[in-house]
Amino acid sequence: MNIRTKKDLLYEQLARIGKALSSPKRLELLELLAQGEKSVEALAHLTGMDLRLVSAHLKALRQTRLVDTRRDGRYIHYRLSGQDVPRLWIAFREAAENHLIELRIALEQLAAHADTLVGEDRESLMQRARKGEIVVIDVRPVSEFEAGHLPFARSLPLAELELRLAELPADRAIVAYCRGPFCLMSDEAVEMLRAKGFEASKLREGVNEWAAAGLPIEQS
Amino acid sequence: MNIRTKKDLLYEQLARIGKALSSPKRLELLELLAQGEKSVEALAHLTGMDLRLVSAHLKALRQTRLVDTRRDGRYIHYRLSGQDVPRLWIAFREAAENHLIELRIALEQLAAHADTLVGEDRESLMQRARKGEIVVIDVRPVSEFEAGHLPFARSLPLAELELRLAELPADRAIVAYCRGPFCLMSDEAVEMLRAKGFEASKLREGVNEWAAAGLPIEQS
DNA sequence: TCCACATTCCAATAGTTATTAGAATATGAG
DNA sequence: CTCATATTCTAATAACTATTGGAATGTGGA
Repeated sequence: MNIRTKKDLLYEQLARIGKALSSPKRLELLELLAQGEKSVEALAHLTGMDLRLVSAHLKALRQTRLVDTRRDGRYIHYRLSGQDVPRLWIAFREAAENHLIELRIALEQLAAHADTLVGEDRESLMQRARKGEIVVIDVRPVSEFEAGHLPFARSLPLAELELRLAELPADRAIVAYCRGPFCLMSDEAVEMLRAKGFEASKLREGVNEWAAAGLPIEQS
Repeated sequence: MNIRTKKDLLYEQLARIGKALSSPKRLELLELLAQGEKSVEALAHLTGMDLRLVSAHLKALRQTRLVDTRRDGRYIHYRLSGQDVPRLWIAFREAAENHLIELRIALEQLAAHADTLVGEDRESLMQRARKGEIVVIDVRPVSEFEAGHLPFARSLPLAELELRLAELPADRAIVAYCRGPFCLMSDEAVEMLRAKGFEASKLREGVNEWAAAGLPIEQS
C-alpha cells in the first residue's frame, strides 16, 4: 500500500468526526447530552425535532462513537461516551467564537441585556457563593441539575421560577446559569428576576465549561 | 424573533466550523498549514491534489476564517489564522483517536515497526538532547523547520537523509520527528537509518503537539 | 397472548458538497 | 504592452446528506 493511500485512510477516518460535527442539529443534540443522558423522545421534545430525525442524527453520532446508549425498559438513553467529548465541544465552540465574527455578533446581541460574568470571576464567584453573599441558581430542568451542577448552586428550573420567587432573597444578588453560552434559559431567568425587582445576573458558563476549567462539579 | 430561531442561527454558525473539518482533504491541508505557511501550488504538490481543487478547499477554509492569506508577488501564502487552530486540530485528532477504533488500528499498523516515544518521555527527551546523549532530527522540509522546530533539533530533511548520513553519529541514538502522528516521514527515516546500522526511533509528536503541551518552540 | 409505546429501519425526494474542466483575473518580468 | 505564471471563478456533473412518511422491531404491562 503506498503512502498516499495510507494517508487517505487516516484522514478519511478523521473526517468522520468532522462530519459528525457538521450539522447544526447534531451539535445541539451534543450540547444537550453534555448536560446528562437523555432519551430520544426527550431530545426530540427539547429540540422540537421530529423523533425519527433525532434518531437518525443519533445514529450518525453513534457511528463515530461520540455517544453511547443504555437501555432502560422501553427507553434508550443516549449519553456522551467520554469526558473528552464535552471538552472537544468546548474547544470547537471557542474556535468558532474566535473566528466567526457573525457568531460573536449574534451572541452579543442575545446576551446584551444581562451583565455576563466572565472567566476571571470564577474563583471569586465560588468564594462569594460559599459565604452566602450571593445566591447561585441552576435554571435547567431538575434531571440535568442532578446529573451534575456547580457545588454551591441551588436548583430552580426556569419553568418553576415564577411560582417559587419567594425562595429567593430580595437583599442579595442572584446569579443564574444554565447549559452554557448558547443556552438562553438563564437570560430569560435574569430578565424575569429583574422585572420582579431582584438584582440578577447571568453566568455565561455551564457545568461543562466549569469542569473543563478544572473546577469541581457535584452530583445529587 | 423566537428562541428556536435564535438557537438555529447560533448552531448554524457553529456548524460552519464542523463543515470545514468534515473533509479529509481540508484536514490534510490544515495539518500542512500547521507546519508553516504555504502557497496554493506547494499545497497541491504536497497533497497530490489538483491545484484548482486545493484552491476551492482553501476558499472554504477562508470563509470560516480558520486560515488567512498573505500575498507575496505572484504567490498567495495561506496560513492558519491563530494559535487556537492547531490546538483545535489536536483536540479533534485526539477525540478521533479516542473514539474511532478503526483509526487507532490503522495508526498502530503504520507505526508498528518503529519504537514510538510517547508523552511521558518529553521532559527526559529534552534533557538527553541537551546533554548530547541523543540526536534529534527534524526530517521535514527546511522551510517547515525554519517556521518552527523543537529547540534542540537539527534539520535533516528526509529527501536529503541518504546523502547526509555522514553527519549523524553512529554511537548515539537518533530520534526523528516530522509533522505529527499522521505524518509518515519520520517512519521512513527510522526505517532507512536502521537499515544503515543506526540506532533510531520515532517521536510521534510534531511541533504543534509540542507547543500545545506548553513546551518551547524555536524559529530560525 | 395482545397491546401500547419507544425506537429504528427503509425508501423516496430535496438539498448540498466535491470534483472536473475550461475560462478569467492578477501579478511581475521583459 | 505583452507574456508567463499563480490563483480564482464559473458551470456542469457526480456523490453524498438531510428530511419525510410509512412500516418494522423490541420492550413492558395487561
